Amino acid sequence: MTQLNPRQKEAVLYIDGPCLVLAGAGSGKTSVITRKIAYLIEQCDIPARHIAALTFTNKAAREMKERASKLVKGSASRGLTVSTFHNLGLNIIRREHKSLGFKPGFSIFDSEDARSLLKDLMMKDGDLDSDHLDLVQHQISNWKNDLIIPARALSVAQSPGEQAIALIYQRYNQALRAYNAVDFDDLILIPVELFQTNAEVLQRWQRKIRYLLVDEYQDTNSSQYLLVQLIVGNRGALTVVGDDDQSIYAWRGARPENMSLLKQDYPSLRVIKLEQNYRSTSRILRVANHLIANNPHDFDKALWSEMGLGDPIRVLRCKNEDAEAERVATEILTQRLRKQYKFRDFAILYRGNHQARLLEMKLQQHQIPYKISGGSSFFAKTEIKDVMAYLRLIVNPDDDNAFLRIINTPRRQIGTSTLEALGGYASERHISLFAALDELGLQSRIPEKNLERLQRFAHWIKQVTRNCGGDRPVDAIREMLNDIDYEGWLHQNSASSKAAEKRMENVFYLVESLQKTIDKNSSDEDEGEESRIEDAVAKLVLRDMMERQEEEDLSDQVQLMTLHASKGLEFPHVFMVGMEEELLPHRNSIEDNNIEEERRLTYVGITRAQRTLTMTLAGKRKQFGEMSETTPSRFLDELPVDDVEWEGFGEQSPEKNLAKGEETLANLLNLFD
DNA sequence: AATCCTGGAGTTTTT
DNA sequence: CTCCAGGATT
Repeated sequence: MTQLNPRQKEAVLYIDGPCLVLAGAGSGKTSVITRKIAYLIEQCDIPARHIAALTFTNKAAREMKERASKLVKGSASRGLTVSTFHNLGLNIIRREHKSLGFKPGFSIFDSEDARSLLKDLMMKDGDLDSDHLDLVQHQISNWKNDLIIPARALSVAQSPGEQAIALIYQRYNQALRAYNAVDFDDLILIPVELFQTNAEVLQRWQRKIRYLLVDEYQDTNSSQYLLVQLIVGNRGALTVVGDDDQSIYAWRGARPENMSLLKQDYPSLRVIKLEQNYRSTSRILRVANHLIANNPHDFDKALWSEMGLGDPIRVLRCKNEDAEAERVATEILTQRLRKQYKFRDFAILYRGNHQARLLEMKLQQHQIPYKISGGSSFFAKTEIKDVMAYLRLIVNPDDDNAFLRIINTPRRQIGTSTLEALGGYASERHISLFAALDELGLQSRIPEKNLERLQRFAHWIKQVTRNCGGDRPVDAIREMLNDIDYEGWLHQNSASSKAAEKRMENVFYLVESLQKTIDKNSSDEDEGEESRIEDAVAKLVLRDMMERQEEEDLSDQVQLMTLHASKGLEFPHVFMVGMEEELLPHRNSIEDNNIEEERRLTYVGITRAQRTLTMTLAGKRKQFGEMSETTPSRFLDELPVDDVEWEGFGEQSPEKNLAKGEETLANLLNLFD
């Protein structure tokens, strides 16, 4: 698609003011962004280092950067910023860390670290029991995303409960400061606060970023939008691309209304719709349009394509979940044989990860190769968390969380009572655990033997840190892993030696990534002296620079993933399973009256399909131990009758019966059972 | 430190 | 039912 259509062209060429590109599914939005970047560099003479494009995932950023560099002649794209919001935030904090009061090498707490910190804080005074842990964490994150500082949270708290959470919020932020650490939300929030209070710094960044592009704009939260506004200022040098119908992350803070807000905040906003779809058949788009028409819209949009009418959408009702999974497996086998499709042409999409279990079983039984994406990530693995904790402690000795994670990994015979004494001493003096180890006052608190062990550890870590300051920091890390015989520790703590080897491989992979990141950073002339292990560790926490071998492209496997994970992808033949009330829409969304987002999720699933789409459901499903009747998803009722083939619903299509009046699909089905 | 027991929940997930 | 966390027990 080297030739842009008129709408796309308009979106690329319009640079006289803020621009909102309403990019429907499969309408070539990435082409628009990358072509616009090329246009800005080559035709508008804006140097690449003054252009920034923001995405939500590292993967998207990587792809976009690659595509943009290919479009731009020679090396003119050098210095271009294509990064995630969080990565940009990290860069800002790093560059401005002095005025923000952070020491270099500050830590980034992931959700798990944040959780364990909160747990500690809540234990100390039994205000709240640990049941509330998730609630508290969520609330604090919400506050941060909404730019509400602890003091404000305290003053607007509606109930004693909220008041208590606000207090924890306050202490949580103080603790982060003490640990020289920030959490993920801070990566956006802190730059925003900095820009709001420091005009000089803001101006510097505004001069740096002369044109800003934002991808998946409907997924921005309030603080992210504010960051965008601050950077853009009144210059209007902004292009955002998004699709309100594909907003499926409201539950984690996304504010799809940011799309409409844009129009208010920038009255001169130019809105450009991309409605031509280059992915799917007309049938599929008709079904998608018909379904999403049931949602209210600020911007109307109807997808169309020139890909031909295509096959009708099939909706298959199976006896139970087992039959459903079985049916999907046999469908894949027969279609592959009859039509010469590849396994990789098929995707099976579901609402919840647990739905993959049965499917996985059936695919195995039929010897169908498959790949499940999502699930436990590389960084959730204990060996990776362990090594990361070592890295973090080396880079930031005040990171108590990292300290506690590794102090006994491997065993150093340092018990809880010793650590409690150390912790007490440290918190009285408002210093970190590691810093406390240097103090003489400890002798009265901790038995000599234990203190000796602690100090031996501290001494050793300091040595490793010094070694890391040399030419070959990664060698120092390798040596450190040797010192502690981490491989031996893994063998002791793994089910089999095979598992241990696998885990050690992961560790080596991490170390290699560290090396790569350091190499890459020092070749990016931009950074200068500070491009050392500190930056590399921070980037790794953000999961940047982790190029997992994309074996999926090479091998012929059926793709299994959640509907959420499928956003942005496309497949020739798509199965959407579990099209039932309580599953899709999910039970909780029904309770919270969140049907619209579930509808969008369904819309996302439908628009993944290029050529055929098959929806399945089970008449009965085992849940929570007992078999129960299911109700077909209300979204099935919202599909256009003429484009759908029904199977397993009895003689008549369900719509005809529905049209009669009160009769629902549910009680109709009861007649046939 | 390892294991067992009990209770409660049971979506989606990136950074 | 099945999985987890957390606590108690050994």
